[in-house]
Amino acid sequence: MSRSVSKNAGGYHHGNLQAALEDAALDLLETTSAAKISLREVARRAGVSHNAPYHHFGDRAALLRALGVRGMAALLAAQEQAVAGADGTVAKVRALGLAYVHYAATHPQAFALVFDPDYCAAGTPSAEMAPLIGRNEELLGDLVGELVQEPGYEGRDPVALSAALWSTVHGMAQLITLGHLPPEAAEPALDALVR
Amino acid sequence: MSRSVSKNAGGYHHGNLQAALEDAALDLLETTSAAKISLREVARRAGVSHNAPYHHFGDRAALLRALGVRGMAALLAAQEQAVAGADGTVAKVRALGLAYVHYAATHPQAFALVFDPDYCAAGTPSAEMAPLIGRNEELLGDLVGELVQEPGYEGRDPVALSAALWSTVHGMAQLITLGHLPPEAAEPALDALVR
DNA sequence: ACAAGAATCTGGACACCGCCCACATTGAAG
DNA sequence: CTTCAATGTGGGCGGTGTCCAGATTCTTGT
Repeated sequence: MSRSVSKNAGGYHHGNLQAALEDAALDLLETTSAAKISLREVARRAGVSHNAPYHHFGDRAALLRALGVRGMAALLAAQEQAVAGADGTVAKVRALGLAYVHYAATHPQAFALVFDPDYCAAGTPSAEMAPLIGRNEELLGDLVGELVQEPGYEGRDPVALSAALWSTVHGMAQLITLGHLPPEAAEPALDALVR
Repeated sequence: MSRSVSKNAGGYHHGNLQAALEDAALDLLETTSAAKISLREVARRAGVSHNAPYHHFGDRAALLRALGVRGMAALLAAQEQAVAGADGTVAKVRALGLAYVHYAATHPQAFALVFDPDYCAAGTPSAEMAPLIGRNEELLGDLVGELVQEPGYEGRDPVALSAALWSTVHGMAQLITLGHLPPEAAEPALDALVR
């Protein structure tokens, strides 16, 4: 199933090629790793010559980075939604972690792309990526700030706890998508940290 | 600096091309991600034609997988050495985790290759990789088995604890190599789990 | 309404890549 | 010493990313 944002009136000019290219690439990303996605194949899918993409993205990496921004936005949204739907600080933390892992498990290629040092996670984050990362750190930081005032967590260093939580959840996401951990291991493993 | 295993008498036949190719690729891996390493460049470095590698590796992925096996062996050895050098179960667990993170931080490309789903971490592990993974799981499993008998850890589910520890350590390794966490964050974050 | 210029798309080209082929050279086994 | 498998060579094919020149269309100022 292809996405619906793109439209092509059939003329010489596509009309919305930028979005169409991202959509086509996103479709490929559901079954193929970012490293194996070729610009020419994306162009073919969008029904356009192999050179058209260069008028919308500086190079192949730029297109992949744009997909990464979409992926990061979706990852952040999933966490925010999960947090909003949970009652109590501890429950919110658990919900955030499980949403993170669940997103990775259901969109493994997109998740990998967001943290791929060859594209999105190289050097300083892009202008669109940075605020998303900031909001995500804020979301977790605020939550942990509340957590260390809950009974059983008083006096814990919130910075270390944030790092530990992010690491655990990120590692679980990685190991589950690689098949090294079964998906059912996420919840009890998270409980070993937060319960 | 190039490695020393490879030798070339200058004749038509190289004499030890298999190792020389791995060495050349390993040198490249210190500065370049696995995805960007080309077989032709490796062959050039080894001073042979672009086709010689195919007599020793079925394809490009096979060479990368061989490097991955080397990397995994080094990662395992680092953990075993750290565990052997620590006194007490808790200290051993911490040492194992820090060694894991330290290996990733000092050999980021090799670490990434070991867990790259495009090469080493795809499908069922290779015949050479599987025993290394087994030994690593055994090392951690045994240690956690001891840990859950220590005061303060009685009654914890060792399986969940193993998964949590591996996840945390793996996530830290990943996030540190990506620059999302400073290397100094490893120790206090690990202490949030094991102390 | 229309000309001018900017934006967009096309095909061609180049260098590089992975991988296949046929052939050359060599070391080792009979 | 001959034969043969192992290992090396160069050539070639299809694919890729990216640059270039030129064609087409949208937009904007008058």
